Amino acid sequence: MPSSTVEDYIKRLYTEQQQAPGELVPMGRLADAMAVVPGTVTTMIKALADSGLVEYEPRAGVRLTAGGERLALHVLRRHRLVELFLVRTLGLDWSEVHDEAEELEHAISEKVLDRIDALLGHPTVDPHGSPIPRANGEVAREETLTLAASHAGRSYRIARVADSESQFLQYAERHGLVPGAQIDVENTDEAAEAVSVRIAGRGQCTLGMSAARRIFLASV
Amino acid sequence: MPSSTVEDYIKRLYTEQQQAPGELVPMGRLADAMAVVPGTVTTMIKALADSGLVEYEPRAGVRLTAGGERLALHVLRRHRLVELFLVRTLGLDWSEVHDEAEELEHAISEKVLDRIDALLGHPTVDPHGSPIPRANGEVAREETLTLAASHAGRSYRIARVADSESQFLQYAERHGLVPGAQIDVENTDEAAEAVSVRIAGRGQCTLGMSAARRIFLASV
DNA sequence: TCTTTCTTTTTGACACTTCAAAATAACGTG
DNA sequence: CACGTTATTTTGAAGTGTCAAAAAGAAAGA
Ligand SMILES: [Mn+2]
Ligand SMILES: [Mn+2]
Ligand SMILES: [Mn+2]
Ligand SMILES: [Mn+2]
Repeated sequence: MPSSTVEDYIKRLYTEQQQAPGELVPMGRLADAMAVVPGTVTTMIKALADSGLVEYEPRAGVRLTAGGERLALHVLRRHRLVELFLVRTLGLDWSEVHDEAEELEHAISEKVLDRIDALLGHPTVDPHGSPIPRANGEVAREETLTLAASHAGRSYRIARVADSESQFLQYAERHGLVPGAQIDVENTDEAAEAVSVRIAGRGQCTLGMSAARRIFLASV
Repeated sequence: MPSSTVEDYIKRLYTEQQQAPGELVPMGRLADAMAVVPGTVTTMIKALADSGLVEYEPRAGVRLTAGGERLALHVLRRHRLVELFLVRTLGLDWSEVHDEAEELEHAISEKVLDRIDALLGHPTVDPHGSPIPRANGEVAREETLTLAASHAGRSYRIARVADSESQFLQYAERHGLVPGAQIDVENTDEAAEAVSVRIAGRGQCTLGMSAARRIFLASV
């Protein structure tokens, strides 16, 4: 069975790959994402290539094989179901469940996972709006763009909020920047690196670009 | 933070120590209990002694320090609360929760543990009848003897059933050999290595001595 | 007491995951 | 195209947890 370290590398590779579909993920990017030095990634990726989870092209980058993608989706399913379980059943805040799930995702058996899935009524999205992969590996894909790349004057629905910054999630919740919320982008100020939005039924607020990159929007 | 390996050694040391209170646990016994070779235990125990969790007397054995016992009780609390949670909230069978808890006990944060504790109404015993240590380290202790050491003709209450043999737990449940059950010991046949019991409201059954050692009885 | 047996410790090795620092390859700019 | 910059790989080392096999110590019999 894959170690939790391997599961985390594979999962991260999957999400990095989503950012630029089809392309190889450069080693340095994965190193940043995993918070290790580049040499560590080289070592790890060679091992993952030997076990058939990734295709490695030296000095170019790495991508998941079909088997690697299957594993990534299984881990992601565990992670996201656990997050939703922690919010719904144990009443934790959406800002604190990511770190918990990062550990629990490696300790949960298939049996327990199935029970959680049933208890929650076979949910399709986690508390941050990310789709929960099905047991058979299917995932709902939705066209999204980040708030940072949105167009002033248009309306959107918040599809998903990046889940790894606890502080930001607390801020987002206070302002109603949650999945499902309708927003109007009032103006994006390139020079000031800021975006102003009006949130339906709530107030108005202005975010810096780096925060705006954490909010993912779908049309209408 | 202690690794899960360390937590398992400390927990095991605690339960071995309960078997013969006050005495040192010999290295070989711990090696058997942890299913590793004796040399591995020597190495590990030296490291644990360096970190102040155990007192090690070379060629004599090992015992927990106060700090080690505190850690053991914390791990045991996590283990047993998780077991009860899996049975009560997720509906798993008592015969399958031990192995699950053996992993989950290392992945659960204090916060999640507290929520589980509250959800279950601050329970005091796990599904197998073992006491759940309180967060402050208190544990209910009860005088018990094993069914193997019981006296023919007397009546007892089942206090606890050893939880690590799934097969046996399924058998025990089928026959009503569960914590709280009243039993009469009909006769213990030394030669045949067998004990016959009558279970209140259920039938009668005969167990071999090694099985009888897995059932713990309290008076009346 | 001497010898055999059992337990424990030591030694050397390996798998895994990581880092720091040096070496190398590729890239882009002039 | 040469040069400097940046990305990647290599090398050597460390920490953790494990095993196999040899060595040492303690216990038990003869
Ligand atoms: Mn998450
Ligand atoms: Mn993780
Ligand atoms: Mn148990
Ligand atoms: Mn464990």
